[in-house]
Amino acid sequence: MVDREDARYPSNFISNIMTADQASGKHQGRVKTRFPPEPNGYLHIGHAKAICLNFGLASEFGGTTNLRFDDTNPEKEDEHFMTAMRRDIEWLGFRWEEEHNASDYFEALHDFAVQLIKDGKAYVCSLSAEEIRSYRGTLTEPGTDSPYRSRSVEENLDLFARMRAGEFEDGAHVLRLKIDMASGNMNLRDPSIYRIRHVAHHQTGDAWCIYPLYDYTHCISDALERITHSLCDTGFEDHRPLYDWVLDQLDVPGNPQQIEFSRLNLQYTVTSKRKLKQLIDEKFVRGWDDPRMPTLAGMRRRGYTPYALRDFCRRIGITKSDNNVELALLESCIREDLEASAPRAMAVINPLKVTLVNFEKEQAETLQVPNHPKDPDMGSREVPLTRTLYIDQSDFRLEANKKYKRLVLGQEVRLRGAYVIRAVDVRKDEHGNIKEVLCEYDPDTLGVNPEGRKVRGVIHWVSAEDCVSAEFRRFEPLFTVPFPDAEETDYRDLINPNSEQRWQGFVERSVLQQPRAQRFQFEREGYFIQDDVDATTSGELVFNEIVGLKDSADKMRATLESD
RNA sequence: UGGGGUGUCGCCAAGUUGGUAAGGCACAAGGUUUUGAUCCUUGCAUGCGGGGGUUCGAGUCCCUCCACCCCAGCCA
Repeated sequence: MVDREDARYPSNFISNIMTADQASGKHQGRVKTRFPPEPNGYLHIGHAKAICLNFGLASEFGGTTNLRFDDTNPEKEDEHFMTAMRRDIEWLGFRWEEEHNASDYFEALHDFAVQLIKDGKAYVCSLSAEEIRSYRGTLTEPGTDSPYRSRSVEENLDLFARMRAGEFEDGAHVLRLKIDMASGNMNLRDPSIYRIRHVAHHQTGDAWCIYPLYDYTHCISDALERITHSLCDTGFEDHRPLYDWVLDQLDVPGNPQQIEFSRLNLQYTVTSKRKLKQLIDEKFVRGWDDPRMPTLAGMRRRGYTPYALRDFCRRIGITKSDNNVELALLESCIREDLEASAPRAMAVINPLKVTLVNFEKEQAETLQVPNHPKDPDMGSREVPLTRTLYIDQSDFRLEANKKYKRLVLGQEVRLRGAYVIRAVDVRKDEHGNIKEVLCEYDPDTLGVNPEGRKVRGVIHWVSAEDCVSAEFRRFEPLFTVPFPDAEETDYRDLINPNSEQRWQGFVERSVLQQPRAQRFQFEREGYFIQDDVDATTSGELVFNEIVGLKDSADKMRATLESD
């Protein structure tokens, strides 16, 4: 792959804030961000937007970024996801300054909670979950103070200590902040900040049986790490007053600012962890790294490049408005990268046998074919030409109008990198299906166009006598509608049954001389990469189509059918 | 009269103190081409959710209306 330097983010409202902050000397001119995933699933394209933003902007402003696993809910989390996330972030091309877990702060968080209790700003509430809900009121009606809201500091301290000591059952008590049960902002109606959970934590083992909640943990973690700009999605907009409230009560270093931007919505895909997991559990796909998944692991296996993904994240921009990005933009990014960096090769995905009747059996010729049409530095390769070949079935017709630029019975076409051939006859099977095309080649047309004749076009091919058989997997979106989440129908009923298509064909032998991870453009077909899982087990080559060539041929076919 | 947000071309999105609507994707039309790819050229918002107002001048200021999104986890 060509090594390219990333462009800067176009100006956006967050970079504008950072510019202004540095100008005014806020945070002493520092910029420090963090990427805080919860280790309960795999990172996906939506996370890529946040990763690129956090790491990209920090770097542009001379700052750094921390990786922080937001692991305050041991019931849903697992160390395995941390490993996968580190790998995905590194693959995307980013390096974090410090790695932390929110659980690293459990002791500090506990001490801050004790301080809040002493200050009369937190209390132990013994209402049940259902009771708390009903006391909370509704969106339009204020809540009611919990009967435990006026417990004494001493009693709260004692109860909280016993909560930590494991004296109570799960759910018996919670620690709550004392803010305002009548607030229009539900988040300020005495939010819970600690709950009792007698479960082991993947990092702290059984050291704790009380675990802090997100709103309380996140702002303090940010402050402890001296984060300056804490970026999150717009779903947390009305949590900001709580974020600020907590920090205002405590004597913590730094004063991080939470800034919200809208999450990515990509057409034809879902990104909720619940749904992605369901797709796997219910066998719609083969795993987190299935090439059709919008996970970074899936896109990596599919062959997407880190550069293309970063470019995509930059091109979609950063705002607070709802968006629905078209797949075409993502595809444009990957094509642009691969157009320049992928060596060309030929592969026949849906083979049709061709025999060059005037090509002697022992004549086998070795042609020298450039690896890139406009980059001589990519060199050339040897491609064998023999009496029998394969071309794609869609590249031959018994008859066709002049718009069809491929092989037609009785007419000429050029074999890419080789000679001009003329179809003189066909052989059919008992069902009348064409199983072989007999052609004559013109020995005077290697590297030169014939005199006085106009050849229809150029088609790709592969020697039938010297090639490698391979499976080709082509993909369509996982869903049949652009907004699977917005439909009335369950999204699982909107799954595209043709999301993966497998073809048995042939590829030129030269690909075997390239690294396993080499991305190719199979001319006139698309960009492909070897699947890094299946090929090794079956012994046969398996190629995943990364993205097809931009194809005005689709529309061409339509016009051809019409006349 | 719950709170918080957002509305600029089909999609994404620039638009600092009001000065006369960037760019990308998509699309269309030409040109080049031994990939119907790439590349090159050109086109694509008298208009900035609607309606008022202020102003010499408003996407940018004021008023008002409309639409859409988020919030009632002891999830994050």
